[in-house]
Amino acid sequence: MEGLMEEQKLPRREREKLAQRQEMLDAALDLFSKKGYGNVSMQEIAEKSEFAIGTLYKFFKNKEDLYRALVSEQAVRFHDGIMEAIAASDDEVEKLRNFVKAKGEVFRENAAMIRLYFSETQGARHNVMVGIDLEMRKKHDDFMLVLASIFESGMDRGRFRRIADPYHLAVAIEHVTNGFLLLWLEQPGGHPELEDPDVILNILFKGLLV
Amino acid sequence: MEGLMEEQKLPRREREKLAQRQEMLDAALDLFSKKGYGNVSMQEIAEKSEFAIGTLYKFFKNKEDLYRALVSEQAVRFHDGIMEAIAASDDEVEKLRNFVKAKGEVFRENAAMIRLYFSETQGARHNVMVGIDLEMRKKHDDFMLVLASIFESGMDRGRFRRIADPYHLAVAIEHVTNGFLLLWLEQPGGHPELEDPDVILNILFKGLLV
Amino acid sequence: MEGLMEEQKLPRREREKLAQRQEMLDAALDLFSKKGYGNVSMQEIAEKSEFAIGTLYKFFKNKEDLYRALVSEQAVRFHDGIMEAIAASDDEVEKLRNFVKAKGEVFRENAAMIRLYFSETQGARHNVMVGIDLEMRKKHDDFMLVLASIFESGMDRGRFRRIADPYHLAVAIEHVTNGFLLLWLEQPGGHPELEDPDVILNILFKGLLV
Amino acid sequence: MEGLMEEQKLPRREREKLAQRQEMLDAALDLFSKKGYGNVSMQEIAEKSEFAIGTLYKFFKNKEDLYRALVSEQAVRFHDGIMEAIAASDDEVEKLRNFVKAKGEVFRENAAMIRLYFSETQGARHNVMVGIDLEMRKKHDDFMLVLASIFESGMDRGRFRRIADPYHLAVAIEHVTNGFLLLWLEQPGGHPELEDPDVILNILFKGLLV
DNA sequence: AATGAATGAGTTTTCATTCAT
DNA sequence: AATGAATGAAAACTCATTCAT
Repeated sequence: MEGLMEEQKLPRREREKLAQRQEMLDAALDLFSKKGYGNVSMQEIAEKSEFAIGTLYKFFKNKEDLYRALVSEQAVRFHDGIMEAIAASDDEVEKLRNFVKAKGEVFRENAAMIRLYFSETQGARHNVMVGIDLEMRKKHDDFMLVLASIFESGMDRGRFRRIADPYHLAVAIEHVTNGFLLLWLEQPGGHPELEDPDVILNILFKGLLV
Repeated sequence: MEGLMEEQKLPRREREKLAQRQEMLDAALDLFSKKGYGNVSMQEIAEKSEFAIGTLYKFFKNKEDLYRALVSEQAVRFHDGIMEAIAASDDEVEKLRNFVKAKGEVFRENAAMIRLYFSETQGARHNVMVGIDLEMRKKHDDFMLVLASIFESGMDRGRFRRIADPYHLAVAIEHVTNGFLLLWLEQPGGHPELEDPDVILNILFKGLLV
Repeated sequence: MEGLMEEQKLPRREREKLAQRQEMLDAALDLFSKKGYGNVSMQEIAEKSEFAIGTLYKFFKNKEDLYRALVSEQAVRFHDGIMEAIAASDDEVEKLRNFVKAKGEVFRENAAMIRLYFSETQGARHNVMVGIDLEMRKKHDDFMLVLASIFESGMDRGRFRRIADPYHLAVAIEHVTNGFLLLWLEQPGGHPELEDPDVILNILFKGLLV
Repeated sequence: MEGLMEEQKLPRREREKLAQRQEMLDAALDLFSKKGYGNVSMQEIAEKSEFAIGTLYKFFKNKEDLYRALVSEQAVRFHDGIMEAIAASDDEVEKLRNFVKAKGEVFRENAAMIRLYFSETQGARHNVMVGIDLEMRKKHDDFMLVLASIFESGMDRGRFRRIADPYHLAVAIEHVTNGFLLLWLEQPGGHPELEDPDVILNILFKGLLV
C-alpha cells in the first residue's frame, strides 16, 4: 500500500525506469524458474523482456548481479510479509497460525519465485550464490531466531510444553511447512486440505505417541 | 553385500571398467559438490580422475549423462541404505528411529553427496535435471509411501494416535530430518544433541500443546 | 597572436562553440595520452569534458574524427611553432639552434601531446590513422624539406662542410632531437644538460673521428 | 644455425606444435602490422592462420598474450642478432659499422615486424603494452649501454674525439639509424645509398662545421 | 540546441564434444 | 582401446552511435 503511494510520488522518468527494471526481472524470473540459471542467456532475457542486451547491462552490472537482485528483492518481500503476519497477534499459537497461513499465501502467489528461493536457501548453495547473499542469509537466520523466540515465550507463559529446544522447534516448523508447500508446488490444488493451517500445525501440536 | 558378490563374478576386464567408472564418478562428485555443475568442466573431471577426456566420453554420453549417473547412483545407495534400516525392525517406533538414525549416518558420511541430493530433490529441480530424473523421482515418491505406511500401520495397531493423515506425517518427518541435517551440514559437529534420533522424533511424538 | 585576433572577431555564439570544442579536445588529449586510443570510450570523454555524449557527436562525426582533429590540430601548432622559430634568424647555425630549442620547449610544455605525436609520426602509422593523416603527413614532409634546405644553403654559403646529403642531415637532426626528447619524456628533469641545444648540435657539428 | 639444429632434435609432435605456433604468429604479425592491434580480431587471426579460434587459445592465453609473444620473440631475435654483429670485431669503428649494417639487414628482412617494434618502443607505450614488456625494455636499455661503452672505449683508446657524452652518442646513433631505416621503410628501395653504412656513419664521424 | 537512454553489432573467451592417431 | 588436439558454437559483455525528448 505504502509502496504504491511512494511510487506515485516519483518523477515520471524514475517511475518508468522502475517499471523497465521490473519487466526485466519478471522476464528473468520466468526464464530462470523454468530453465535454471545456467541455461538462460542474457540474450534470452533481453528478448523476452523486449529490451536490447545493452539496456540490460545498464540496469544490472552482469548476469549474476541480475540474478542476485531478483532473488534478494523477492526474499526481502517474503520475509517482511511473513514477519508482519507474525507480529499481528500477541498469542503464540496465533502467531504460528499466522506464519503458516502467510507462508502458504506467499507460496501460492509466487510459485515461480519459490522454486528459485529453494534452490538458493536449501542445499547446493554454490549453484550461483557462492557465498554471496550474506544479507539474505542473515535475514533467514534472524527469522529462525524469531520463530524460536515464539516457542520460548510460549513455554515461559505456559502455553507450550517443553518438549524440545525452542530453536529445534523453529527448524522443525520451518521445514515442515516447506515440505507441505513443496507438495502443493508440485501439483497446485492437489492437496486442498493443506490450505488449512491447522492441518499442518496439529502435527506439532498434538503428540503422535499414545 | 549382494553388490560385492555380483562384482566378484564379473570377468576381470569388466571389473576394471567398473572401477574406472567409479573413479570418474568420485572425481566428479567431489568437484560438483564443491563448485556446482555449471562451474566444473569435463577437462577438470578428466584431470582429477586421471583419465583422458575421450575416455570419459567412452563411459558417459555427455556431461549431463555423467551428472545424471552420479546423482542417481548415489540416490540409489542412499535410499537403499535407509530402506534397509527401516526393514530391520517390525515395530513402527523402532522403524522411525532407524530411519532417523540411518539418514543421519548417511549424511555425516557423505556430505558432498548430500549437497547434490538436496539440489536435486528440493525445489529447483531444473538446475540441471530439467525433467530428467524420473527414475530418482519415482524412488523418492515410493519412499514417501513407505514412510506413510509405517504411520498407517502404527495407527492401525494402536501405537500412534490419528493426529494427521499418514502421508502428511511422512512429509513432516522427511522434512524435519532434512532440516536438522542441513543444520548439521552447515556446521558439522555444531549440534551434537541432534545425533540422538529421539531428540528429533520427540518433536513429532510429543504434543506441543498443553 | 593572429589566432587570438581572429577569435575576437567571431560572434559570441561562435566563440563559445570553439571554447566547447576545445574543452572536448583537451579532455580527449588527456585521456588518449594516458590510456591510449583503444582504451578510452566516448562516454569517458563526455564525462571528463562535462558534455553529453550527443553533444560530442554534434562536434565530431565519430570517435576517429575526434581523434584526427586532436592530433592534427596539435601537430599544426607544433609545426607552426617550430617553423616560426626557424624563421627568426637568417643564419643557418642559429636556425638549427632555434629549431632544437623550440622543439625542446614544445616537448616540455606538452608531454601528453608528444606521446600522441610520436605514435602518429613514427612507425605504426596504422594504430588509428590507417592511411589517414595525409595533411599531417604532408606538413611533416614539407618540414623535412625546410630542414634540408637549411643545410643546403649553409653548404652553399660555406658555413657547413658537405659531409652528407642535406636531406640526410635533416633526417639525422630530426631523429637525434627526437631521441633526446624521448629520453627526457621518460624521466623529466633527469637530463638537465640536454636543455642546452648545443649539447645536441655538437654531435652533428663536431666530427667524432680523430 | 643452432636454432635449426635444435629443432631437428625435437620429437615430431613438438616440431609440429612449434610450426603451428609460428603460423599463428605469422598470420598475426601480418594482420597487426597492416591494421593495428585494435583493429584485428582473434577470429581474423584464426581464419588467416587456418586454425579454429579455440586452437589459438590453446597456444596463447589471450589476445594480449599472443601480441606480447609476437613482439617480444622478434625483439629478442633482433637484439641478439645486432649484439652478435657488434661483438664480431674488436675495433670500435668496425663495431659501429657492423651495428649499422646488421640493423639495416634486420629492417629490410622484417619490415612488417619493424612497424610493430616502433609502435612499442617509441612514443605511445600504452597502446597495448601498458607497462608490460619489462623484459624487452630491459634488453633495449642494456643495448644502449653497450653502444655507449663502445663510444667510451673508443675515446679511451684515442680513436674517437670526446665531442659528447658517450651515452648521448649512443642515443644519437640509435635514433639516426632509426630515422634512415624508417625512410627506407616508407619507400623500400627508394634510397639505395643508405644501404652503405658509411653514409650514415659519416654524419657522426665527420664534423658539419667548417 | 543539448541531452543521455537505448541500441545491437561485434569482440573476447570458454568448453563440451569429436575423431584421427 | 585410449588419447588429447582441434574444433566452433555459444555466451557474456562493451561501446560507438542514434534519435526521441
